[in-house]
Amino acid sequence: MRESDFVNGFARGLKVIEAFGEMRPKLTIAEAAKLTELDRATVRRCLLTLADLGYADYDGKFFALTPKVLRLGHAYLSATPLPLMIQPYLDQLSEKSGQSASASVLDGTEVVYIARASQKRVMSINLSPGSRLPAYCASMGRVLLAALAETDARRILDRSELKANTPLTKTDPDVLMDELRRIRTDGCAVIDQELELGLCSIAVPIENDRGRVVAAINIGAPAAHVPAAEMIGRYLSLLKETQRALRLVLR
Amino acid sequence: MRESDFVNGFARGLKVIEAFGEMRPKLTIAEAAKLTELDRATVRRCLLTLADLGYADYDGKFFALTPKVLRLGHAYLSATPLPLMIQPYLDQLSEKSGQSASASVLDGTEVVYIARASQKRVMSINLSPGSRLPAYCASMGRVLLAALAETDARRILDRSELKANTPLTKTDPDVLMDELRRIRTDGCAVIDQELELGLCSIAVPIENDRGRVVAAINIGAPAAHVPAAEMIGRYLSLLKETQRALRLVLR
DNA sequence: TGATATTTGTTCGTATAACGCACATACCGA
DNA sequence: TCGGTATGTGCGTTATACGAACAAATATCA
Repeated sequence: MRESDFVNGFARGLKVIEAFGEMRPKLTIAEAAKLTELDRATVRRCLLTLADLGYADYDGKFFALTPKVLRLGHAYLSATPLPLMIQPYLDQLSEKSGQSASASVLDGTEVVYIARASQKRVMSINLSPGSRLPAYCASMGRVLLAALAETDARRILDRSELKANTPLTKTDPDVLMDELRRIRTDGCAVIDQELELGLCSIAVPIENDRGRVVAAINIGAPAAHVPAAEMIGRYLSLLKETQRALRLVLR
Repeated sequence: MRESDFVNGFARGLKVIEAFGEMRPKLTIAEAAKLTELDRATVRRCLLTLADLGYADYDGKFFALTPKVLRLGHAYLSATPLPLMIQPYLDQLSEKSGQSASASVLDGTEVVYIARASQKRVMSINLSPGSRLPAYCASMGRVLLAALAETDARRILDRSELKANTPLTKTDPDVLMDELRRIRTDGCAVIDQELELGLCSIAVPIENDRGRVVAAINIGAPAAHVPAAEMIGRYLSLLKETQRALRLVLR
């Protein structure tokens, strides 16, 4: 692409939007400028533009995003049939298993939740469409990485910040690559408290009718209820069933 | 705001993103140009910028948004504590009522879902955070409109496309304004199949500790299971209970 | 089928608008 | 009162949007 086909003003503006989030509901111009590493004047123009378009509120000091920005993300969710197609299957899965079920796709080194059927519990996991988790230590992430060519998967692992969220987290790239090979053989990935202590999950890939992996689905359960060793026995057949059903309806 | 404080390139780019959605997963440059009413050359630069930043894919003909755009909407969801605070209460509400529970805020003439606890049913309603419904015919929309000054509410109704989704939909602005006054008195809004045949719902406003209405929550039920006349008797006390609990925790 | 419209994608020169620096002003806590 | 920090503004430089023109693909019709 020629450099002249790039609209800097647009790219900068998107960066400004992403500066929000992560418990940063309100930003001043200077704060946003620091976070985005853009010039204050530029950030100010972008924020005022957002405010003028109704994507942000401005009280003279702080800027805060408005619900209108959800339209941007929703443009993807509603434009992509995948989340809507998968949702009813997740609902079934959640009901039959009595646990939370989710679907996600890979975006860089992270998995992005595109649909979710959560279980009503006292302990509820705070994940919703749009939530992100590092791929290397999430069950769906492992499955999605395993679906890639070895070199591509390795490249993503090398780009990832492989930190040990718990004492059980696998952080050695070579160990992880071995794990991916095992997943390709078994057709499923099991995570035993690698992301968070007390949380286990099992995931399988979702293929469309041409056999291309388009997403992953998983079932998550508290380790106190379901030990990792039992995840396969309890849930794999349910997941495989859903996998087969979806392969027939996804084009 | 001075005109020079507006970044056209950014505003146009956002418009291009919003051109997707509504079952338009892939757009050509010309299609996007028509939808946005922008010059083809401008749209092309915006789309190439999106592709370059990873927000879109380009196969030489069609552009499609990638999951990365969810980060934009998620910036709002994760930056605003409201959805996360409300979620567990919705889960409880859904469990106790055996029906779907949702929370939303007003954005222009529409309500935007910010959290949801859906019931696993054969008939599942396809709404998720980011989904939008016209305010005038949704229970949460009525409640949120009722919380505004009369003139503001009226202005929004006048801007709304008041169409009859079903034979039961109220479309007369004056009738709707009367309804809003009734809602202010009763403290809740009941919708009897005004949005979709077979769907009833009841909503109450959610106030923070200073008494400002910051959102609305509702319970939706199939009319076949729960006639509209029974909605109040069955669910109002549950909703009021949640309303009281949230008023204490929302700042 | 071949010829002709019509639509779509791309390139290019130029008027114009955004950028970022520097300075001026306002705000806040010590 | 005085630094330190944040916001607002003017201006020269630089980059972008515009519109037209061209090329390529697609549709229309004899």
